Amino acid sequence: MEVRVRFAPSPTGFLHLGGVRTALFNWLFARHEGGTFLLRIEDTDKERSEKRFEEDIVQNLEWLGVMPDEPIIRQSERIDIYEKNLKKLIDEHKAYYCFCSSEELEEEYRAQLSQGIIPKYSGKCKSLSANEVSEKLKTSPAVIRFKMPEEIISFNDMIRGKVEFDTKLFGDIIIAKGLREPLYNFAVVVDDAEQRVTHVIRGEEHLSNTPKQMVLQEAFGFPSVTYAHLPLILGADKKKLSKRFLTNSLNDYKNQGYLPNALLNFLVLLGWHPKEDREVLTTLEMISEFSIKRVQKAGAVFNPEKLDWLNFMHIRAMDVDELVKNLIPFVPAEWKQNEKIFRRAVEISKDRLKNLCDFQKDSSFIFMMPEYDASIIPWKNTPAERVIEHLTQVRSLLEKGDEAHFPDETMKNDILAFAEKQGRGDVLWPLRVALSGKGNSPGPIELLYVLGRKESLERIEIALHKLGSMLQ
RNA sequence: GGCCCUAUCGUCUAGUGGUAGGACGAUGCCCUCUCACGGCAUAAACAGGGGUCCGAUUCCCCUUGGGGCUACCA
Repeated sequence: MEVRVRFAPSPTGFLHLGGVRTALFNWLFARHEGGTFLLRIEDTDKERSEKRFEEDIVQNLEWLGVMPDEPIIRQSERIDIYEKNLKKLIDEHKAYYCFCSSEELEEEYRAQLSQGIIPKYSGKCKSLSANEVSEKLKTSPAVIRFKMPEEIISFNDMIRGKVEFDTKLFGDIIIAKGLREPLYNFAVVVDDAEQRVTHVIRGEEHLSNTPKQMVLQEAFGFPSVTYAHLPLILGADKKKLSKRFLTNSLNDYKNQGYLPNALLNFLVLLGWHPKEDREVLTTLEMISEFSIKRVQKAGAVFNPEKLDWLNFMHIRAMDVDELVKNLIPFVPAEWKQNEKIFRRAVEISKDRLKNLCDFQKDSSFIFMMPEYDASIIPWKNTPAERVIEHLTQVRSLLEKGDEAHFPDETMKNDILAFAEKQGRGDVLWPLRVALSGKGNSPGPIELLYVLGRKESLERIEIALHKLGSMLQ
């Protein structure tokens, strides 16, 4: 049988890391099994659902490369289908109208609690006659309740093994606020059946919804589905990363310069691990090695340092042109104007970037010479006169040779030979500071390569001036 | 409170009926003009108590810890 899975977010917030992880596991499972991955927007909650959140979810999934194989389905566009199915349940006496007000229910709940009884709906409206119902329907608001059968529901979770629930603890749950206002547990069951979903892979927070959905499936005579409940992603406080807070939206990570593949790689490792000890994985490798049997049972704490490291590894694995492209949104427009310098700057910093934002911070000195103090030019306690001598000597070496291949091999060798003779630090440090204006930076030869002859000589000139005025 | 899930270094995890391996992070050393990178090394865990067994981190039970759910949200 063809495997069909779905990611079914409700558009009540921006796409969140937990959601991405659920989508990813579904997608990997489908890809690995040669199945179909569906996207369903669960927007039955009209108050909380917003179009912009739906757009955010779809765009971000696209950015991640986790794309549905069939057109997106929206629950808000399927109200007729739910109505038909609700009517069917009512006609078959498997569901009934309930006219109890929230106040009544709350009172009932409190009374049960104080008597030490497990609180659940009393079933008061269940026995209303057809006439009573149609009379009341004219005047009072009503919800639709499902007649919960009392049984032990047990299912075999692909991750957790056998799980059991006693449905008599649930009471008759509300499955719709009206014929055209379905609620989650009901709508999910109808849609999963209609979309011929075979496996439901979702977060552990849904574990206790599963038996409710299973009894609904039985009531309809729908085929059963196989469940897998993923361990939750936890914050440093070990609490579920909640989408109620605006932090941890995927956009934040995107804007901070995390790569889609690094994010996916990080997320897949939260609760799953390939058979071998490899951790840096391409999406293709994730697909081929993915196995739901290897998914962890316990929640996983989100570890930002590991994300940084994975992002660093994925940046390194990228080729330079690709990285240049990715970096463009993260730098000032004028940086791109000199393509050669920009590309070379990317080249030398590729192995130092934790995220794409770092590039602007680390490389700004290349595009604009920073102001700096002359006192940082000399290496240790070298007298200024000597530093001037060294820099002057280096400058003359740089003036020789072919412009196109600057700095050419001979030049590099000459500088290194000179440095060897005079003391590496005594030559290389001042040269590097002259070129970068900073105490910490990439090496001087790399900087010559990025800056080119003209700019390098100008910067050395500035350094010589600074040193000169130090002497007076 | 009730129901359910869960438990290996700080974190992510591997693993087995014969006491634990990797990764991130941390620390130290090496490389080195600086910062990164890289290399090497060190510290760091089977929650506790009962069983079963010749022997349990591994199997069972209990406790404890952690988490989720307990909506006319999803």
